[in-house]
Amino acid sequence: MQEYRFTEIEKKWQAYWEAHQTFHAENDYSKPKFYALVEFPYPSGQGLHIGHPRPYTAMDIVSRKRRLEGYNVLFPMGWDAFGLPTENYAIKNQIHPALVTEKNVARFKEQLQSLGLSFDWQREVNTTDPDYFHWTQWIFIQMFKKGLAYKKEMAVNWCTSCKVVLANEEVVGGVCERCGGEVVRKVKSQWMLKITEYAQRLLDDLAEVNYLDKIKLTQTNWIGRSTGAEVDFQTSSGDTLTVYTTRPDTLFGATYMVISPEHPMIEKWSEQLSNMDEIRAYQEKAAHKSDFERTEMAKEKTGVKLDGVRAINPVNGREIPIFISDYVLMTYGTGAIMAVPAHDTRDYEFAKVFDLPIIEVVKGGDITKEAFTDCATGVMTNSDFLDGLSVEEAKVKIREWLTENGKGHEKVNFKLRDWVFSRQRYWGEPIPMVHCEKCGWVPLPEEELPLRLPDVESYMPTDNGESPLSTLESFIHTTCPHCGGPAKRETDTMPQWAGSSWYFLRYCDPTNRECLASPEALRYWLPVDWYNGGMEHTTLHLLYSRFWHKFLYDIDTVSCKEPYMRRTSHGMILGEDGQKMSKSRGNVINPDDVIKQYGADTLRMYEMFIGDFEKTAPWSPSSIRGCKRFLDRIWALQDLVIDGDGYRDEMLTLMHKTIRKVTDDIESLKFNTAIAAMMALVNEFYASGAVTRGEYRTLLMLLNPFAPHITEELFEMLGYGILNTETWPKYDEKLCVEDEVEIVVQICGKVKAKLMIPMGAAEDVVVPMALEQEAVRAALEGKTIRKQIYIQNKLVNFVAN
RNA sequence: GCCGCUGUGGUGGAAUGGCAGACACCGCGGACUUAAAAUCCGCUGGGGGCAACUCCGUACCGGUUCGAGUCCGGUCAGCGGCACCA
Repeated sequence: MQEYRFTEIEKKWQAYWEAHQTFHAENDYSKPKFYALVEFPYPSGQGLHIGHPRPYTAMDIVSRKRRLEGYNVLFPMGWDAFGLPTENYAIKNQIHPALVTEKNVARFKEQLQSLGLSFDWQREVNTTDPDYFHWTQWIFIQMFKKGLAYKKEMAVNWCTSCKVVLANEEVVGGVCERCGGEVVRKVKSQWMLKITEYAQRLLDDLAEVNYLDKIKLTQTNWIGRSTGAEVDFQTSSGDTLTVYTTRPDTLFGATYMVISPEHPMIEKWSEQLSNMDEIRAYQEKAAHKSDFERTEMAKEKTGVKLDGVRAINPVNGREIPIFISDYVLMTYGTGAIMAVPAHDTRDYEFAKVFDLPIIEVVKGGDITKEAFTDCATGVMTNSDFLDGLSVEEAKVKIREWLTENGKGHEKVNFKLRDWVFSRQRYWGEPIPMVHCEKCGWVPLPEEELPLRLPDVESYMPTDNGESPLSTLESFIHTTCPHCGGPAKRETDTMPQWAGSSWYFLRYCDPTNRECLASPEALRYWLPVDWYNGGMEHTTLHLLYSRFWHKFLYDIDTVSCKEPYMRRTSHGMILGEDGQKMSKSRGNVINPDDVIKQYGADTLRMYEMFIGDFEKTAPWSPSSIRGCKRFLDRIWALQDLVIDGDGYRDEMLTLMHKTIRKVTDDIESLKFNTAIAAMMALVNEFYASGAVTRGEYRTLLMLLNPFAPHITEELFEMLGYGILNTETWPKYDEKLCVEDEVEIVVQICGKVKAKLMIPMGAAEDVVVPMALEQEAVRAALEGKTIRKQIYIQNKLVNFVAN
C-alpha cells in the first residue's frame, strides 16, 4: 500500500475542482435550491485565523451533503474589506488601503482554497469594489428618498490630543488607546438610519424564522419593546416636561424628577437657575463618559439639583425637585424620568445619596432596605384611587386616568436606537449625498453611481474631526443635482456594517450592472436557507441586515420578508491555554502550519471533532493527532478490503445506524458525534479484520463532506469514479434496529442486574425475567415490591422496602 | 451593572428524565524493532477489597420524581455582548 500523501492528494483534488468548476452554482431555476451562507471575513493583515475554518467547514459539510442529495447549492464567499484596521495600517505605513486590501484578500483566498472549501469562487464579492458599493450607495439613496436617512447631532469620541474621532473600542478607560490622551464626547452632525421605524416588524417576524432560541432572545432584548406611558409634568416655569415610564402605576410615589444632562430644557431655563455653574460643570463631566459608563457601570449615583425650577406631580399636585443625572440618557424615552425611589433600584440609590423622600406605593417589600420592584405580587398603597389594586390593574387604571385628564397616554417604547451611519473615516463607502445651500441635502443621481473614493495624500482624519475626504477640494466642490448651483459633497463615509447588510443578495447575481441582482436570481435563491455566524453578530449585523432586507422588500427589490430562514452560531476556538488567541499571549495557531504538518482534511476533521460546535473550545496540538490517526486508519483500510458491494450481515445494523447518525447529526450541527460514530465504525472494521468494498464505499461517502480530498482519492482508487457526482447514502429505519437489547434492572433506582431481552418485549415478559436474576432476588430478599416501573427497551425498576 | 451562555475524569468532550464518562487526547503496560519513531493490542473517574464486589462521584445548596448531569428555585465561578472593532 502506498502511504497517505495528503499534500499531494489535496493539491490534486483542489486542482480538479477548480478545473471542473465542480462547485459552481448554476442559475438553473428548475432544480431545487439550497443557499448556505457563512459570514464573509474581514481580510485582516494577520491572515486567516484558526477559528475561521470552524464555521466554514461546518457549512461546507452541509453544502457538500446537499449537493449529494441533489440540490443546486449556492455556497459563496467574499470580503468585508472596508474597516478600521486597514485604515490604521494605511495611516501608519502610508500605503493605500486598497493595496493593503488587495494583498490581504489574495492571502485569505489562497488560505481558504487550501482548506478545500467548496465555495463558488465565480461569485466572489468584495465590499470595497466600486461595482459592489455602487449598490450599497444605491440602497442608501433609496432609504433617503423614503425618509429613512436623516441628519442628527450625535456625540462622538474625540481624542483631544490626536484630534481624531475614535471608535468606542479605541477608548480604553476613558483615554485614547494610542496616545493616552483625554477623550471627550464631541457633538457632530451625523447621518442616521431609522431602524426604529422597523422595530415592531423586526420583532414580529422573528416568529417566521428558525433561529436558535438564544439568538431570538438576544434580538428581542436588543429591540427591547416595553409598554408604558408618557406622563406630562408641569413645571414652575410654566413648561411641560414629558417623561416615559414603564411603571405609571407608581406615579404617586414619584418624589423627584431626573432629566438628562443634555436635556434642551436646561438651556431654556438657564436664566432662572441659580446654580448654572454647577450644572455646566456636571454637563462637562457627563460629556466625557460613554452611555455605558453612565448607566450600567456607574457604581455611585451623581447629579445636580436644578435650583429655581420645580415640577408638579400631575396626580396629586405635589411640588417635587428636578435633578440632572448622567444615568438618564437623551437617547432613550424622552430624556426625562419621574423617579420613584421606593420601586426602582437606580432611583433608590440616587435618593439615598441625595437624601430624598422614599414613599412606598406598592406593598410587599421592605423599602427601608431596598427598592421593591416585583410587579407580580405587589398591592397598591398610598395611591388614592389606586389603593388595593394589583400592579397590573393599577397600570390600566392610571393610564385611563392620564388619558381622561389629558396628563398623558399609553406609549410603546423600544430600547432600539436609530443607527448612526456616518464615520469620519476614509476607508468606507462615500455617502452619495450633496449639500446645497438652496436645496438642502440632495442625493446623487443614480446614473452617477458609484461615487468612487478619491485618492488623498493622507488617510489621517483632519484636525477638526472631519473625514480625510474633507481636505480634497476637488472632491468636495460639485454642483447641486437639483438646481445646478454650487454644492458640497458629504465627506463622511459609511460604517463597515453597510456592505455586510446586503452582501448575500449580491451573491445571487454578482456581476449585474443594471441592478443589485436580477429579480429572477433573487426570487430563486432567496431566502438564505441556512446562515451560520458568530454570536457576536447576533445584535448588530443580524438586525441591520434584516432591517435593510425589509426595506428592500418594501420597495419591491426582494420578494421575501426575511433574509435568513435559519440562523445558527459557532463557538470560538481558544488558545491551548484556554485564552483568546492573540499575538501578545503567544498562543496563536497558524492554519498554514497545521495544513503543512497534517493536511487540510485533518484540520477540517479536528475543527469539527474539537467539541460542541456551539461552544468555545481550546486548541489542542496533541488532540489533532487523533484525527490524523483516524484518517491514516481510513487510508489503511485498503489492505482489509474484501469483495462484495453490499454489507456483511454482522455489519448490517451498524452500517444503517451509522448512516442515520451521520445524516441526522450534520443537520443538527453535531459534527463531533457524527465523527465519533464513523470512528466507531472503523474500529469495528478493524476488529472484524475486513471491510467489503460496499462498506468502504459508504464510509467514504459519509466522510466526504468532512474530509473531501482523501475520500475522493480512495473512492477513485477503489474504482468507483468521482465521488461528488454520487448520491448520499440511504438508510433503512427497520435495519437500524437490533434484535436484542440490554436493559437494566433497578431496585429503588440502583442498578442490580442487566439482561438481554428481545427488542420491544412487553412488560409481562420482561418482569419475570428480571425477577429471576440472582442479584435481584438477593436484593429483594425480605422486602415487598411497592411499585414497578417498566420503560420499554430501557429498564425495570422495583420500588421495594 | 444589565442581558445571554457555560460549569461532567489528568484533557477535549458524550449522554429523547432511565447503566455517567461514547469517541478521542494524555498516561501506563505489552507486541514489533539493535534502538527510537510510527503502528498494533490491552488498561485507564476516585476510594476500599486478594477477589466476586462495594461505596463515592456531573461547580455549590435546596426542591420535584420510582429515578436528576438533564427539570425547578437559589448561590458561586468563568465566558460572550452592551450600539464607532467587525
